[in-house]
Amino acid sequence: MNVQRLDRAARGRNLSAEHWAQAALDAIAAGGLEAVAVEPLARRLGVTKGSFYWHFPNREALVHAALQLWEKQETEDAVAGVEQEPDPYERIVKLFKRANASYRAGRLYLALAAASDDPAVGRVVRRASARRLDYLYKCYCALGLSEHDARLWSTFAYATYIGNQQVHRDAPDRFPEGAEFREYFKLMLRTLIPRPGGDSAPSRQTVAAK
Amino acid sequence: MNVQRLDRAARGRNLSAEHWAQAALDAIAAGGLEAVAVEPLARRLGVTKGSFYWHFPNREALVHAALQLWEKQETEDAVAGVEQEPDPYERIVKLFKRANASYRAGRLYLALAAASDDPAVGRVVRRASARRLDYLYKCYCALGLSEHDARLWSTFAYATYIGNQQVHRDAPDRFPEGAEFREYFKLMLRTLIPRPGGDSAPSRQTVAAK
DNA sequence: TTCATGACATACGCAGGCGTATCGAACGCG
DNA sequence: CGCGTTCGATACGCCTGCGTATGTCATGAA
Repeated sequence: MNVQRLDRAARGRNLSAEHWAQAALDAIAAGGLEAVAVEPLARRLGVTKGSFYWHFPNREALVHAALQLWEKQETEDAVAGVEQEPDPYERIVKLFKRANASYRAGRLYLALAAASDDPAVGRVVRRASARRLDYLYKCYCALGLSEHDARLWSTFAYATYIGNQQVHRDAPDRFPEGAEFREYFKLMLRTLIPRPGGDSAPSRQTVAAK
Repeated sequence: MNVQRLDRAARGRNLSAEHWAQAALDAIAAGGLEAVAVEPLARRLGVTKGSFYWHFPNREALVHAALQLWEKQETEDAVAGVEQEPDPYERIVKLFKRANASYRAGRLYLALAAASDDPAVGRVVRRASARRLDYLYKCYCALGLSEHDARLWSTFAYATYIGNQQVHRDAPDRFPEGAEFREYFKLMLRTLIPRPGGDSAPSRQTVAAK
């Protein structure tokens, strides 16, 4: 519902720089940074390089634009529907929900992160990671944790958050689905969010076998 | 102790196929699968393509050899020093320790996983992930969890395990170090390994086996 | 010594991607 | 209507990597 297919001749008759940037993001999600190649992208958009080099001075500029677009979209829908949630517990829950909602977004992040040897990409990935971590950190602080504990727990939660996307991609058949996923999800929430009133050790209630 | 620098003229005077495979793994760890390119690798090894095409029919064969080598090394040092540990709790602890021990191994996995669009790579990555997950799953079963709970907890733990490597790479400055890391580590263990007894009590060997 | 083979080096053709240069068509407007 | 700006097509040269074909040189068996 978000990513409109902006193929050739979609918007009026001419492409804009943002069309190219969006296509670049699609390419990254599908094939990594190396897939951001001018001529293949042009073919995919139904135009030729001539068009590209009118909008951008070179490939690097496209990558740059794509990264900017990504960062914008990232922060936009990170804020959307979370910022106005007053309860810090629910805020974290929503963040986790969002994390597992969009498979594509996860792939995109992973692909970008994999390309963070590229200095430009690395900077953006580090910035984005830092922002997410900081936000989570604040949520944990708001839960009543000390700064120190909040730092540990937020890092922990974020690692799990990222790791889930990774596992989902690398071992899709092993990743829980449907009802089991919902249970898995609840387990994570129970475990990763020390609720006000409890301490750092979550309750342990392992139910009996099937 | 394992990866010897096998640059040119290291082993006697001639290279072997395994030299090439090891160099390919290094290249993957450093620059992703795309970095496995014949001519650059040859330069790095101080030879020319002529050598390469004597040992391998084509690039794909090199990638294949590298993947095999990786899988071998993976399973070898996964088994090493863990298999003979009788206490399942300690087994999991050791797995986690190992995970955070070798930064290079983590990078290698992440780089391979990022390239799992390539069918050959994908197969290997999925196999490796599945093996690790299954092993963790068995450890959790040995802890006394039901099969169902063991599945949830092992997936959870593995996601965190992978996620840590990712965070360590993508937000190195935010990842805990030194004393803080040791605390972080203990928090993860405490949280991710439901122990049958209390918390601070030493080991409680529930199951012998093995 | 001869010579076959192992382990390379050298030289080539080819494909694909980058970037440039030039050309053309559709407006927008005065 | 004329004309510049916008947007894109075509055609070119360059580089890098793949793969092949062939040359070369040391060495160990005959």
